Amino acid sequence: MSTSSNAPYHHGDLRNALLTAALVILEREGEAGLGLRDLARAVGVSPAAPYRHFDSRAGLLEALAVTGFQKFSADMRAVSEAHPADPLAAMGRTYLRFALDNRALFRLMFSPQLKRDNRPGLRIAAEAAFDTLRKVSGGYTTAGRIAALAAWSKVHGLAVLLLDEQIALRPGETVDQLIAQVIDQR
Amino acid sequence: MSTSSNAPYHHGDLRNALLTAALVILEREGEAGLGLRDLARAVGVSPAAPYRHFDSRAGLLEALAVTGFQKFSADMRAVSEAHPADPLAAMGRTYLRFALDNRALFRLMFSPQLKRDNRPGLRIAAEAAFDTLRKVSGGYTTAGRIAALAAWSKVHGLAVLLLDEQIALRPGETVDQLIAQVIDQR
DNA sequence: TCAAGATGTAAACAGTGCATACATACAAGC
DNA sequence: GCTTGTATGTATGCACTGTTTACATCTTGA
Repeated sequence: MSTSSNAPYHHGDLRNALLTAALVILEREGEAGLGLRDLARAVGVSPAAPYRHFDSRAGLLEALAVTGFQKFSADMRAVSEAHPADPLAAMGRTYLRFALDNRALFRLMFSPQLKRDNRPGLRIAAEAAFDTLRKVSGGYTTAGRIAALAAWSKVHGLAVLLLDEQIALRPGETVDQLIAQVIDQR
Repeated sequence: MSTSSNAPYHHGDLRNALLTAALVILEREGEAGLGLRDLARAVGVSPAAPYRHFDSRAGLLEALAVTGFQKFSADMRAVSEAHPADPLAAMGRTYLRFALDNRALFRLMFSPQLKRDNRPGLRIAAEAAFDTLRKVSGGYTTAGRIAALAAWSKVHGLAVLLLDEQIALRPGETVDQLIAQVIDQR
């Protein structure tokens, strides 16, 4: 008896099931709360099963971060093409929205532990994402580079401070209003 | 026989010994590499001894972060009084220097896990530090608040990006040169 | 002096990441 | 259509962690 039309392998495809379940746990419990045993239990497989698809816990986190960078990269490219006149402000808003919509994933993408054992896949995905960023913000002339770094710093810093809930909203103020104001501040 | 002039208790005073040893391990191995057993071994006590001074590993991390905020707060207050004319730029440089000189501690101070179980001591220390920041940057009028948030975001973002080694220096360029240029960018 | 309290120890428990040896089920070749 | 190879998942055990409990030891103050 087949439980569904396409259930090809033992599980179906684990790996994807693991990744999506891991994303849920990650956003709910934070990176420290994402254990391989809990993850395996959530998907309904044995504790050792994930090791058929990821060489270690770090490997799983890397795969998560890579998917994050791919989505981030796609978002940034799309918005830069949609606003060819002045891409910077639109990209800033998209940057912030991505961070707020994928809080734990965003933090994971910039996690220093993942950089420590520098895995090639992560490095490639990250550089690809930031290259589109640098290209659009004209960061190749000396003067443009500083301006680009300042803009990037402001956007990234606002993202981190908002994620860490270090910035208090005023009564009735929405996050997007605040973001727009800070980004437009020159 | 006394090993020193003042060796009052069993150990001397553990707690301080633990904190300073923890700081060393923290900066060398990162937060994940700071284990209670290693720490106890480094100081020469039993694995359970730290629990007489910190209720848990999180309690130890909190104490570390609190000392960080106190030093940070003192640095910021000092520099703001030394440069009463235009404190903003000087504070920005001090902010960056603190982050670069206390990399792992700075990250710990903003660690989301520590905020999660919101311990009162940490909350108080953090708010005290940021209050001096907000006061100086005139963040209480509506217009001034946005400008202050933008400046803070830029400085904090630059710090995080530098810590994560996401910004490449040009040949011969020093970090301080880069910092000064980005901060002066308006 | 001596009892009380603070400080450190020993041992054990639950939970983790991870490695090894084994079981199973699909896919392809005869 | 059966067998064989290989990808996938399991069972089990190891080393390590944070944490707790019961016990030992030292310091202090009445």
